[in-house]
Amino acid sequence: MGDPDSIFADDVELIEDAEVLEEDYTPDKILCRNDALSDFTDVLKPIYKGRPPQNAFLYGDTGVGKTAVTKHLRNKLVNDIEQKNADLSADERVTLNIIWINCENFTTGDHKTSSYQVAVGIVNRLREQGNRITGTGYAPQDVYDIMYSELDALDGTVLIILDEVDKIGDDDTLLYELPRSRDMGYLENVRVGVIGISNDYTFRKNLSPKVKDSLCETEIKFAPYDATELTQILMRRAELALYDSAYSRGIIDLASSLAYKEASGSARRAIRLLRGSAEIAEGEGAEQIAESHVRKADKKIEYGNIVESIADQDDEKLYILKAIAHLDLLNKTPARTRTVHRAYSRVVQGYNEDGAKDPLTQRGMFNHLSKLVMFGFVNTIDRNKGAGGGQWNEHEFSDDVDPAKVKEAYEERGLNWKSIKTRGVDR
DNA sequence: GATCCACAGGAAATAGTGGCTT
DNA sequence: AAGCCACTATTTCCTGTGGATC
Repeated sequence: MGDPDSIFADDVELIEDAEVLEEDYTPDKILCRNDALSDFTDVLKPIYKGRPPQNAFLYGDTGVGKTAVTKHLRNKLVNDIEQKNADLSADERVTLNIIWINCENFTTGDHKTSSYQVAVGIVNRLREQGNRITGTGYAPQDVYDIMYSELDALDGTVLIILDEVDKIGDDDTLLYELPRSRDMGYLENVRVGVIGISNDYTFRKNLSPKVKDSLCETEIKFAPYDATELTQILMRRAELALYDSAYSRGIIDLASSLAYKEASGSARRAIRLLRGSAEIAEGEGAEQIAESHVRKADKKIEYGNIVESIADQDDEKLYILKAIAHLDLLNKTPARTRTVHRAYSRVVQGYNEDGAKDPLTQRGMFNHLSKLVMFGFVNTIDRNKGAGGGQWNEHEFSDDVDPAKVKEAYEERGLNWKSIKTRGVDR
């Protein structure tokens, strides 16, 4: 197979069609989501018939098919309308515009997305390149006005899909306005339907009643997949993506049950696991994926997830983690808060030699440290030696975290891993 | 059972930020 | 540009805590 001298070529190839295992692959057949599919179809049906669209709110944990189902039905809907239009005269045709916005992409800095930013996003989606508007500088009402005039320039039905709507934050102006824009007289020519997708259950609760009324006209709930369903999904993907000889029922079952247990029924995780297993097996030159490959892939994914969630933390917390990593390597953990604070101060000074930023006080650092404990990165142990020593906390990495992972997280964030001076840290 | 250590962690004060209005 | 308001991050201050020790 291929050039024997190549360092990239594997001896065997198990993956026949890698695309099927990609994150954004949309299966042509959605499995195990019949309830959601039929509910959702009912929501979209009016569009097909050229009637006013409905609004809907989809919610469920990550990796349980919200986006997949939506994409699938979107494609179907567009296709079916094309078919239908072919048989109709020009004035009977149904026009449908779909705007898919992932609200997460409109975060300014590390701040939340706002209704405002999403409105800007909608405008820019409709405008040609070069005619885009900037994300700042307009009065909010102006932006909404621009948005409405752009929308109204379209024809027929506009379906606005807001993926990850929870990222929009507390300001739900847009969610309030869009669904009722026509009633309020902002739009003349088009009918707007809004589909909100969210994996944050609390988001729905916190919406103002007005928004809940209109946006959550129909709610479609996505439950986590159970192990059997995951098996079905994986079997299907494996059939499409892998050579027949590359996998067995056993490893599919294993992958399903691992994903079910550790990722609370996320198909995304299960598929990622299958793909990882195949890649590891290929790398080892195995003819078939074995249990050990699946377990290795699982470890690797878990590892990657932890590194990623460490890298997501803000600077202060990363400094603290580095400080603990340092103490850990010196076998000085668990360490009391003041020890951690000294190490932390040195870390901060190391990264801000120009004095651009002073370390936080112990009290200030302690707040971040508590968050790290809450997130499960750090364990805190209570100590109390009474009158002979008093009461204090000691901190160490939890089982999930170790210095190597923190270091990797630093690399992922593009921070270099400076060594810190030992002097004075240990007393 | 009173004492007392050494800190945890609550509360208020303060500084800093960003958007909006005038 | 300046003032205002809301909100967040951090510091300062201080009281409360639990159990070993006497």
